[in-house]
Amino acid sequence: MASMDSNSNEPSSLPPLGDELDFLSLIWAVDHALQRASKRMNATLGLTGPQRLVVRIIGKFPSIPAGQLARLLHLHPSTLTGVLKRLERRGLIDRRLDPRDARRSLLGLTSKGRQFDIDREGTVEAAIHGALPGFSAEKLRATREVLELIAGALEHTGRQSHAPDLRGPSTA
Amino acid sequence: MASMDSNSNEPSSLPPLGDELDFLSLIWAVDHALQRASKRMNATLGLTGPQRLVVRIIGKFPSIPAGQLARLLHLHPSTLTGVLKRLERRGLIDRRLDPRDARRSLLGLTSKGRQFDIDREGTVEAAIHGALPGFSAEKLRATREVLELIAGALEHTGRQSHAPDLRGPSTA
DNA sequence: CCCATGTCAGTATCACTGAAATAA
DNA sequence: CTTATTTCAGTGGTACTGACATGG
Repeated sequence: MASMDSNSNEPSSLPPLGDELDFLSLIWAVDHALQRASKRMNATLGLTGPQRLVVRIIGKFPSIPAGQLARLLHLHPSTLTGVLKRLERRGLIDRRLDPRDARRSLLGLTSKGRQFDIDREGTVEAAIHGALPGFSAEKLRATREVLELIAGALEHTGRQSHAPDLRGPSTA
Repeated sequence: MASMDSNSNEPSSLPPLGDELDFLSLIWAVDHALQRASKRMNATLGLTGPQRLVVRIIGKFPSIPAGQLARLLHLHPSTLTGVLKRLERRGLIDRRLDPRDARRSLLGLTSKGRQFDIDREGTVEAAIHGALPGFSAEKLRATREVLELIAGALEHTGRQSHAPDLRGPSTA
C-alpha cells in the first residue's frame, strides 16, 4: 500500500499554514489542549478546569457573591449558575443567603471542596507550573502581555462586521 | 448601601490571585474570550472559530482526507465528524470518495465555502492580526514558544495522577 | 480474519438568550 | 414601580467513549 511517501502517520510532514493562520492554529491548539485537559481532569479528579478555577477563587475570596464572581471571570451570570450547580451537586461548595441582602447567595467551600483548593498533580496549574519555570521571567512577561492583548482584542471582535449575510441554510 | 468601598462595579478592585493562579486565570480568560468570539462569529458570519479554521485548512490543502485533518488539529475523528457535518449542512464543504480508497472521504470547499476562506473583519484572525503588530517580533516569538510548551505540557496532564477518588456524588 | 477509516449514538460541559422569581 | 441579583428553560457547539459499518 505505498507507505513510503509522506503518508498519514506523521502530521509533521505537512507544510506550515503561514503567518497569522499559523498563529491562529497555535491559539486554537492551546484552547483545545485546555479543553482536553479539563475533560481529563473531570475524569480523574472529578471536576473540570473552569470548575477548579471557581473553587480556587472561592477559596481565595470566601463569601464572594455569585455576581461578583461572574464579573471576575467575565462570565454571564446564567453561565455561572450552571457551573455552580454542578459544583454544588458534587458537594464542593455551598451557598448561604446574604443576611443583609437576601437576593445574594454567598459562596463558600465545603470541607470536601477545600480538598480541591490545593495544588495537585494532574491539574492545569500543575502542567503550567511544570512548564513555565523553563522560561525566563522576561519571556513570561512578554507572553502575559501578548495574551492580555489578545484577550482584549477578542472581546471586541465582531462589533462592526458588515457581513453580507452568507449564513443560514436557506436552500434546504 | 456603603458604596464607597470596593464594591461590585469594578472587578479591578479585587486583589490579584497570586502567581500561577493568576497566570492560570489569564489562560482561561483567553480561552473564554476565544469561545465567546467564536459564538459571536457564528451569529454574525455563520460559522464558529474551529469551523473557520477547518475551512481555511481545507482551502490550503484541497482533497485532504478527514483523518489527516483530524490529526493535524489533534482532534478525535468523531469530533471532526460533527464539525464537518455542520459545515456540510451549511453548504460550505463537500466530500468525495477517494477513488483509490473508498473508505476515505476527501474534503473540499464549495464555492460558498471559498467565500469564507479569506481574511475578514470580525474573525479571530482579524482580532489577532489587529492586536499582534503592536508587539516586537521578539515578544511574539517568546509568546509562541511559551504557548507551544504550555500546549505540550497540557497534553500530558493527568497521566500519573493518583487521586484519592474524591469524585462522584456518593452521598446522594 | 484483521486493521484502517470514518460515522453514529450517547453523555457531559460550557456559553449564550430570554424569561421569570425574589428582594432591595 | 423600578432596579438588582440570581435562577431556570431552551439552544447550539465542542469533545469524548464506545460501538458500528465498510473497505483494504
